[in-house]
Amino acid sequence: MCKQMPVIALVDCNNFYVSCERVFHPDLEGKPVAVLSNNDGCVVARSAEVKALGVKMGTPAFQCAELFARHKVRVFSSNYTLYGDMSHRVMEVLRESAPRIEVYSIDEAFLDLSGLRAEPALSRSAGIRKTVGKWTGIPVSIGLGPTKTLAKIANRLAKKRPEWNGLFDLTGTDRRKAILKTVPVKEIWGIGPRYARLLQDRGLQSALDLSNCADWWIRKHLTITGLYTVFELRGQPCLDLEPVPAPQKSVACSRSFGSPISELPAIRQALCLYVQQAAVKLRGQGLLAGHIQVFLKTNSFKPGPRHEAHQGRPLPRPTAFTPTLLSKAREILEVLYRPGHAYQKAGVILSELKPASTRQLSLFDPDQEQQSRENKLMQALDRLNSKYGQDTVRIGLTGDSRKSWEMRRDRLSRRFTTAWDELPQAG
DNA sequence: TCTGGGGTCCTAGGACCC
DNA sequence: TCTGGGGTCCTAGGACCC
Repeated sequence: MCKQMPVIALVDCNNFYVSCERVFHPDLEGKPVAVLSNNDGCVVARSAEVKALGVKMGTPAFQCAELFARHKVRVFSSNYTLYGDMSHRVMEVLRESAPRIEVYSIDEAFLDLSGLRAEPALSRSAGIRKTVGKWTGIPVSIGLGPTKTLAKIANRLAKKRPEWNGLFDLTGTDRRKAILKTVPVKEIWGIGPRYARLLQDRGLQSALDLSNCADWWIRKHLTITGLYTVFELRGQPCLDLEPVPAPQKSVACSRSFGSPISELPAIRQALCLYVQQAAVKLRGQGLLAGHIQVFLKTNSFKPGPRHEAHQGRPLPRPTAFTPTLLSKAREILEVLYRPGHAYQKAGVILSELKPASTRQLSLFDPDQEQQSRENKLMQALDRLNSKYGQDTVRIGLTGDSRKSWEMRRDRLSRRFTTAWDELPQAG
C-alpha cells in the first residue's frame, strides 16, 4: 500500500495588522488603512485599498505622506501588544481545527490535514476560515499543498482572486505544472531578491523553471536550503512541520533613535534601556545568556562620516542579571564609540542562551548566595514593571520626560485587549 | 629550495524569513 | 526632517591540533 500524500495547509491572516486595527474600528472596513513599523519608519501593513494605490511593502512612511493625505488613508503606529494578543486568539482557534499545528509567525500557521478522511481538506479549510472569522474577526486565507513550500504558493494564489474565496489547492498533481509556470521565482518562499536576480540572469523565470533545474547547480549557488526548496516544489517534503518551537538562540533589542545622536552619554542612556528590555525578555523566557554583543551605527542612507561597529564579550557566567549585563554593555560601548559621528541606531544581542533551571548549582559554590539574591532582586523588578507598566523601575536611568532618542509612535491605537491603557489615542 | 592532510572549532558575512 | 526590528541558517576561511 502506498503511503498517503501529506496535506499541509498554510493559514495566513490577511493584512494582519490592518485587520487587527479594524476589529476595534469597524468603521474602517472598506476604507484605506496602513500600519507603520517601529519609529513610524516604513509601511508594514496595507489594506487592499492601500495596495491598490500602489504602495509597496516597506516603503518609507515619509514618501507616502502626501498620497496618504490625498486619499484619506488612516495611518497607525504599530501596536505589537494588540497584535500579539489577537495572534494568540487566532492560533487558539486553529489549534482546535487540526491535530498538529506549527505557529510559524505572528500571522501564519501550518496545519497538518493529512489523513483527515471525513471531509476533503478543501471543504475543511473553508470551515476553518469561517470559524476564525467568526470568533476573532480576522479574515484568513488558506493554501493547501503536499509540502510547506507548495502550501505557501497556494496561499499566495488564494489571495489573488476574490472568486477563489481565500482558498487554493495545490495538492493534486494534474494542474500543478501549469500553475507553477505562472509563479515568478521571486514569489517562492526561500527565494529572496539576491537569489531571484541570480536565477533570472540564468533565464530561470518561474517556479516551474526552478523545479526543473539541475540539483548540482542549485546546491552550488543556493546552498543546501535552496535545494530543499526545489525538492519541495517538486512535491517532495523536506521541511517538517514543527509543532514544538525550537529553543531560541538569541534575544535582541535594538532601535533607531528618534533623531541622530553624537554624544556618548545619550547613546549610553539609550543602550541601557535596550539592555534592560533584552534582559526582561530573557528572564521572561527563563533563560540565561552566556554572551553579549553590542552594536552601533550611523545612518547608511545619509551622507557624512559613516561608522558601524559591533563587538561581543563572553559573560563570566551565564546570567540574566541586569546590572551585570549593563556593565558589560557599557564597557563595549566605550570601545566602539567614536566622537564626531551622528549615530542612528544601537542595539544589544544576548546569545549562548540556556534555561535558568538547568544551571549547575553547587552546594558549596560561594557565588550561590549572591546569585540567589540577584534572582530575587530581578524577580521583584519584573513584578513591579509588569504590574505598573514597563519601565516603571529602570536601572541607571532617570525617569524624566521623553528623550530625543526615544522612538516615534505618534499614531498609536489604544491597547484594546490588554491592561494599562495609558498610551495616546490614534491620531 | 622544500613547506601534508585531515579534523575541529570559531567567526564574519551573506542569504533568507516575517 | 523622515528609510523597522528580531530572528534563523549556511558557508568560507582562519586558527589550531596531531
